[in-house]
Amino acid sequence: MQTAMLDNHGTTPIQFSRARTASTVAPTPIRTQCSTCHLKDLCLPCGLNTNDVERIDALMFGRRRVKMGQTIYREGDKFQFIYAVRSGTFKSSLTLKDGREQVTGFHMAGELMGMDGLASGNHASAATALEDAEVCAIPYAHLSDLAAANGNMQHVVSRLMSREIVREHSLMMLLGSMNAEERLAAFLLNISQRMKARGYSATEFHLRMSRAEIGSYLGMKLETVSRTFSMFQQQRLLEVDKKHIQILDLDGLSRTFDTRVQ
Amino acid sequence: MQTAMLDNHGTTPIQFSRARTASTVAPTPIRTQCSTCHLKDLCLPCGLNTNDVERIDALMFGRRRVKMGQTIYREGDKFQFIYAVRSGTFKSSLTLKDGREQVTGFHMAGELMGMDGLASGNHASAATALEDAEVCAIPYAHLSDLAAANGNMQHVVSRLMSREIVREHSLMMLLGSMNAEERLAAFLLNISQRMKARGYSATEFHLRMSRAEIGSYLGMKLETVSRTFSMFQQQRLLEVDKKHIQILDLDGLSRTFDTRVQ
DNA sequence: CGATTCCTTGAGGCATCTCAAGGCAAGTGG
DNA sequence: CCACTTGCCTTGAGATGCCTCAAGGAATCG
Repeated sequence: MQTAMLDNHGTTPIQFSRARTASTVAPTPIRTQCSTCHLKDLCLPCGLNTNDVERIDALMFGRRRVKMGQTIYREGDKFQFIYAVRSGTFKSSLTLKDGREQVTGFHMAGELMGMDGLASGNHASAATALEDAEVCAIPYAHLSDLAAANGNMQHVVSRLMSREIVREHSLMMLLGSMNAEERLAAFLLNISQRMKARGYSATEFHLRMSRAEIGSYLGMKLETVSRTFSMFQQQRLLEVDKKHIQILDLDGLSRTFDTRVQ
Repeated sequence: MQTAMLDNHGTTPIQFSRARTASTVAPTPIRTQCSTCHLKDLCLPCGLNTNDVERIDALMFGRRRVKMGQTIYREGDKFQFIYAVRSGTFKSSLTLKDGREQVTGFHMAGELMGMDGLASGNHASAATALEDAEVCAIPYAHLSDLAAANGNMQHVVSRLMSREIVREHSLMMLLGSMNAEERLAAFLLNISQRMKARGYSATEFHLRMSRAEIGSYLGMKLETVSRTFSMFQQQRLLEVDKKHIQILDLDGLSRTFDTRVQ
């Protein structure tokens, strides 16, 4: 109880702690170099100079292939790695007592996952591949050593974590003060931005997640997600064909929620 | 645009960026030592050994008095300090375009605030005192230097940030999948735990925030908060007198939302 | 081909919001 | 000391947005 209390001092509203089975995927011995990676401007090395990136290269990250539906870690798993998405899409989720899941995030190429595990030494969420994917497994202990020896490096890691905090702030705002329409618009515009940042079209893309997963993430039922998609289509804001989305009116979509968000 | 995109790569759903006026309070020249602080087991020094705490002492944090209603930083303010609450209670909030606020957290003695500013170099939220209060202003640059020289220290900082991420995960779950009753129960139990960790009664306390602020935090209207309080009172779970709360049945209150959260 | 999964759409219900009125406590000014 | 204002809370009544339940279509798979 005492330790639980100490663990909780950081303003955690609800406490999750529970052991689960070990990781589902075995590491494969492929090694990765950040310096030659095409994602280096989006991923961990972003903001580092050539010297620092070389230092990261020396860590020789393992790379793992992950099949669709597989998890790279689950709630309760020991925290050892931070994972960078090389290809594919992931979801982060928590499992509720009644078996339902709460999706807390989606992750695309160049994005990092697993930083929630640092707090207690165990992952607080699970990460599941929404399509066949590949990740770099960054051993946190090594990264930490590197950061200890290099202020620049440490700053990058801290900034990445802070970014995660800011991201969750905005999601909180979305869940706390927007209606279904605004939520879906915000979601689609966010995906759009991230696709664009990765060199894909900002107005036409394939969603990797199901209506139920979108709904869980946005705090609404899958039927409401579906209906809202249909509504946007009627308003000529979108063209929707199952998971294939075409944004017809980016500005119009923005206006849907612009009035709420500063 | 390019930099905005880079800034966004960390999966930020919605982008807030905007400059605001400078900080409202002037630093007073009182200096603080962690080693003699009664909050040291809850606050920044938690988990550090005597040596490390002495190193923190050498930073000589400034201390600031903050009057009720004053902010220590606002959205857009330059990020320079992390703040530790010495006494009093704070809220963190974002401001929506239409002027309404979204409360993203409450902070009690020993808790840290302001880590969201690291991501972009500017604070993404505002911190407002809910009663007369006192904070320690921890210069992030100095802390960062210290961490660079000391792996132990760095780990503590990272863990604090991770904790913030986990905290927001649970709040997200709350907002995404609980009803009014469950939300308020979870909120009260969390306050209860935090009061207890600070040596106060876990079953009787004074709320520093208004119904509207609770509502904003929990994603419901103030009237619904009020009605739910009344309901809990009728069920003999609580005794409510304005902001004075007495929990009559802790277990019963837990059962209200236990079925949902694993 | 049936089984399965995912999506769409409709109809009705309910939880929460909105709007409105009133109470209480603290502060202010005459 | 009292009248008045102000802020905050409570409660009611009606409206509504989203959920629940249900049925059916389309795509995928063994």
